[in-house]
Amino acid sequence: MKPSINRLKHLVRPRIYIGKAINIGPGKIDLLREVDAMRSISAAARSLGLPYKRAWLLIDTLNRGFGNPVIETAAGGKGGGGAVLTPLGHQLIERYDALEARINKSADKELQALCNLAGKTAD
Amino acid sequence: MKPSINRLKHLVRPRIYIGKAINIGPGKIDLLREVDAMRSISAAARSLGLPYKRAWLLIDTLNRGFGNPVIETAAGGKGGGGAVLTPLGHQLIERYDALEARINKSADKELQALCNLAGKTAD
DNA sequence: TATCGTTGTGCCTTGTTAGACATAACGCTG
DNA sequence: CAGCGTTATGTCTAACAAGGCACAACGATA
Repeated sequence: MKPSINRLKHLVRPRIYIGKAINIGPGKIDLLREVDAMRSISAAARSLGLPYKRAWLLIDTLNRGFGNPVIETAAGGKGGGGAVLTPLGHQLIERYDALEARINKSADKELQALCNLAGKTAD
Repeated sequence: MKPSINRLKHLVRPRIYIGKAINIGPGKIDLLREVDAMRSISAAARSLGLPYKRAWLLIDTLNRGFGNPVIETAAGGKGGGGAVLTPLGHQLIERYDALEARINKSADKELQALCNLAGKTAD
């Protein structure tokens, strides 16, 4: 089996609002990543434990938000069909990861201060 | 009149999860800020256009999450009563602002890239 | 051609959330 | 002491989101 997804945990998983049509958060990004690994929407949904319909809806939202498709799908054929990320989809993941990494790196100090205020450890 | 609230717009308004009892986002912070300016929960709620009950609930969630009160309230008395931020409340705002500023400053480049992907301007 | 596992939709039910409304307690003020 | 504007709380309902189920279309494969 493929190692699928294995990433380090971040404290901050940003949600970005662009205009009023697009909002990108950890859920959609994780889903894209899983689709990329599985080459299938339904397989990705199963893997993430969410219903196919919801997965499809999330992706459809992205497609319509950007005006261009984030994944390309095929119904029927080998294995019943499948889904592949478009270049836009790959770039989206890439950019989000870069943003997330930079945020977590630079925000670490203030984050710790916030946790101290709460008297708890973040998990 | 007091200048109330007048802050520069940030693209990223982070929501931080600390443990499982605390989650802090732009809504609660803005509310705290308004309570601080108005010295009243109900006035702050009116100003932000949300029902009193919701405002109170948000604050109560913070109070219980932190184990210590974020604001101090008084029912009855001059003007019917009022609410004042505790030192913890002030620190919370301060820390959140610092985090937000740092995030937005350091993430600007990736953010622009994301907006370019969308072919839109963030607003 | 029958089968299979996908994608893509629709419908209905349920669960959660948000809001409206009502009301009590409180303590200055006139 | 009556009035006022708060804080604080309960209840009820409407709106919305989530999930479940069903099913058609598709195209390689056997």
